[in-house]
Amino acid sequence: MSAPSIRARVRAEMIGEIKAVARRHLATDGANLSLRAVARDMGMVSSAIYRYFPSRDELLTALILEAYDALGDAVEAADAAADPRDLRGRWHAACRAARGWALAHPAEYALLYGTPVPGYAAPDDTVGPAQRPPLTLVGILRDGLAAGAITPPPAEELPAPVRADLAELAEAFFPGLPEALLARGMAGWTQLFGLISFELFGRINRSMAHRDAYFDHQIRLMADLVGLPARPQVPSEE
Amino acid sequence: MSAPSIRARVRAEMIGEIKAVARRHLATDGANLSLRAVARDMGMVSSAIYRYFPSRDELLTALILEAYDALGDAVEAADAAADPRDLRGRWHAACRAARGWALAHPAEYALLYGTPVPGYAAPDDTVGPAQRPPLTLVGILRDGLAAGAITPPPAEELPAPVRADLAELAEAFFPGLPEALLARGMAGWTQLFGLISFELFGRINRSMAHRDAYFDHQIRLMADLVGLPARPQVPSEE
DNA sequence: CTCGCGTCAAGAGCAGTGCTCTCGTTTTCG
DNA sequence: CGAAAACGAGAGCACTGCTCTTGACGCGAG
Repeated sequence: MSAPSIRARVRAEMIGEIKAVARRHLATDGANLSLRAVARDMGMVSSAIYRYFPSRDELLTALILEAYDALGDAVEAADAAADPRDLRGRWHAACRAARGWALAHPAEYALLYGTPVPGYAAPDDTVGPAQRPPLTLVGILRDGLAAGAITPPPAEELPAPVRADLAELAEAFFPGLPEALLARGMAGWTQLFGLISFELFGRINRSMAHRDAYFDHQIRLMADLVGLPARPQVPSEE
Repeated sequence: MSAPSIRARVRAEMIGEIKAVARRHLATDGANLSLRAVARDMGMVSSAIYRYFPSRDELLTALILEAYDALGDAVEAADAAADPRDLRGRWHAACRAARGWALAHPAEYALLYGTPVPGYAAPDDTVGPAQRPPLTLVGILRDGLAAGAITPPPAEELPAPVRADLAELAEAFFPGLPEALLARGMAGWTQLFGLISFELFGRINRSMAHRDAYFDHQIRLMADLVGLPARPQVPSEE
């Protein structure tokens, strides 16, 4: 006997279908998701949606959560698929995975990293999934440090208050990680986000024809900055 | 005799006041600007606004243009106020000016660099003002190169197609600038945008208490990456 | 000075939005 | 089996951008 009743199962299916239709609308119509349009597409009346989601914002939150997880999955999977000792390979794979997901799901990426919706406040359960991509990047640095392939930058380059903030952050996620290395990891994450956003929001399209290669080059620059060693084999690939 | 008639003058004043009220609404209510609310604030009826702006998007475009120019002014003025030979000083001043303007006008910054409005396509007359901040940053690099303070990175580090794109770009704005140096300037600009966006869109607030110092440090890292020489005097300031 | 053109603000109206409430119907569970 | 919960539909509210019409006003030409 299935513990969830028939009603609970059809309810779960409804929630899933609403999210699917909403995601489709998001992809075509942009960020201004219309509850009524979603309801229409499902042959329902708008008020019926409220049986499943208490408000439009809650629907958006559900989509945001799923998007964070999808992006996190993509980045972590790309990192895990690479040779663990090939730090640059992992770095590039993770960054490319993030860009690839963003290009494949531009509307959802905009939902995550675009302008915050005016009245909308991200609930606390989004912060965990949101941290997965940067944690993946910094994790590569931690592994490199543990393997002796990365020499940590001197902590003296950090102003004291920044160092304190970073120490607290490192304590929570990567105990023992040098603060200056964490700062560089965050620089890499910031750059990755900026690159993807520029490309997706159309600030680079006019001037750059070969965007894949441009992205790779910029990621390479950041890999240099964070101190990743050169790859043992030939660096050229696709 | 004033060439513009009384009617033309009051019309110009009306346009200015509408923009001012709209900017105020933008600052308080976020990106979803309501034409009717603006009209209400001016004691007018919504349809009257259409005498001055053919649509809401046109009003937004006007605000965007002004915002681009304000940001460009701030960045260029900060660069111009610094000692021309103090490359790092200019770099930091320009970056700080961009961040300062963004923090002072978050809604307008979001309008410029946030999610593009779904139906909205940026008209061509926005691309010029939009390029002023990055051109300022790259201009600092060009001056450093001319003064012999910056050694250009080897062009071989660039993939051929990227180099071609960058060469075309450099030809248009900084003839003779090495492509690899331009790429680093764009990296700096991307990082600056990413830093400001992260801070403004609330992705850094939870973990970073001293945001001014954090920003300065990250900007310093990028100044290292682009190859700016160390400052002659003591680097601490403020 | 006057007439007519062009500009202006106002109002009604249309189609759309998020959301609430009520009303029968259906399913679930004690 | 009957009470309770969940469900879909519909009406309605306040709001949005935008269009069209109407009447009043300024302004320059005759």
